[in-house]
Amino acid sequence: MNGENNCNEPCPIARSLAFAGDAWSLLILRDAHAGLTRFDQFRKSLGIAPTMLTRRLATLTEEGLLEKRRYSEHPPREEYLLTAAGRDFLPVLFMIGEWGRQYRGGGKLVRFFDAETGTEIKAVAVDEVTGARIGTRPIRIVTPEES
Amino acid sequence: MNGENNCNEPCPIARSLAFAGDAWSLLILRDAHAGLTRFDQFRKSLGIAPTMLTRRLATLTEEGLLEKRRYSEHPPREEYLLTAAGRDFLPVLFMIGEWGRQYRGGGKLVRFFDAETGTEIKAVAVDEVTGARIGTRPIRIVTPEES
DNA sequence: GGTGTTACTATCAAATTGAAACTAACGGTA
DNA sequence: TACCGTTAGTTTCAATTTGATAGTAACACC
Repeated sequence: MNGENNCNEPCPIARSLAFAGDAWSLLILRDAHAGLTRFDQFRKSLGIAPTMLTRRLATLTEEGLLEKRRYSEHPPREEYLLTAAGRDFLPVLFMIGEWGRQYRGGGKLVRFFDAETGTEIKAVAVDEVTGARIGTRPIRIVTPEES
Repeated sequence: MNGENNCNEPCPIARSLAFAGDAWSLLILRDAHAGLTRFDQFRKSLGIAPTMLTRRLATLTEEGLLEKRRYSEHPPREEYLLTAAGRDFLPVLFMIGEWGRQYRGGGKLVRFFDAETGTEIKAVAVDEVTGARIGTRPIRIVTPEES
């Protein structure tokens, strides 16, 4: 598509898609949330070609979702850690997962539990103001005037 | 990537990405939620090449997020409507939008309001069981045993 | 008969992706 | 010293996908 272009659009969804509109990036973020940090961990987990992985990690780093940290000077080795922006992407991943569970749910599935209560997590999106679930009420879309 | 392959993976995120792991599909779904139904509406809204649009609409239809409906016999004309699965994708779009608003939020942005209360919608993902916001508590991931 | 609308398909160059092999910089072992 | 293994990539190149442009089919309207 066109990453730079999207960032000037008024739609916040389009802006996010400048980098997240590709499956590899989302899977890398998923694995990063699962605790992976290193090149070869991602490569083995995803079965991704190293060229792709190099590029995706670079993009995610440039976009501020991951940060590179040197964990060894000799030999020089880097690992990739989630930034605050990267961590805040978790709700998106969970909602994507919920949809997948509901509509592509056959067979064995990974499951997520609240480590404190032990209950299985069921992610839902709500409007923080009204408390209503997203999609249960009519929405009014307001587009900014052209300047 | 590889759509078919992902559908056998145990991760519900990976399964969703079999079709949603591409920016055009998500933007088409966004526009469908905004009320667009016809080929040329999508084409003009997105500036997408017709070849791409044909393919993406076909995939989304096959995957069960859109359905084709004939709205004119002479000449034969089809429109694309959201299915239940397509409508249930709205929370994903909202969470993507929230992230974009937070981290790519400069300049003019489209805004969403609750049509009943008139308040601006702020989408957050919560665990329906505990009520806690996703990302605020430790998570335990349980992978199914290999069969 | 001519123009406009809608929903495409055809063609083809350019960009992206994926697979495989290779490299650099070490550390450990024999 | 020679050799192997690990990690984080790069190089190369074929195959696929994409994007832009033009064309088509089936009408409606004037």
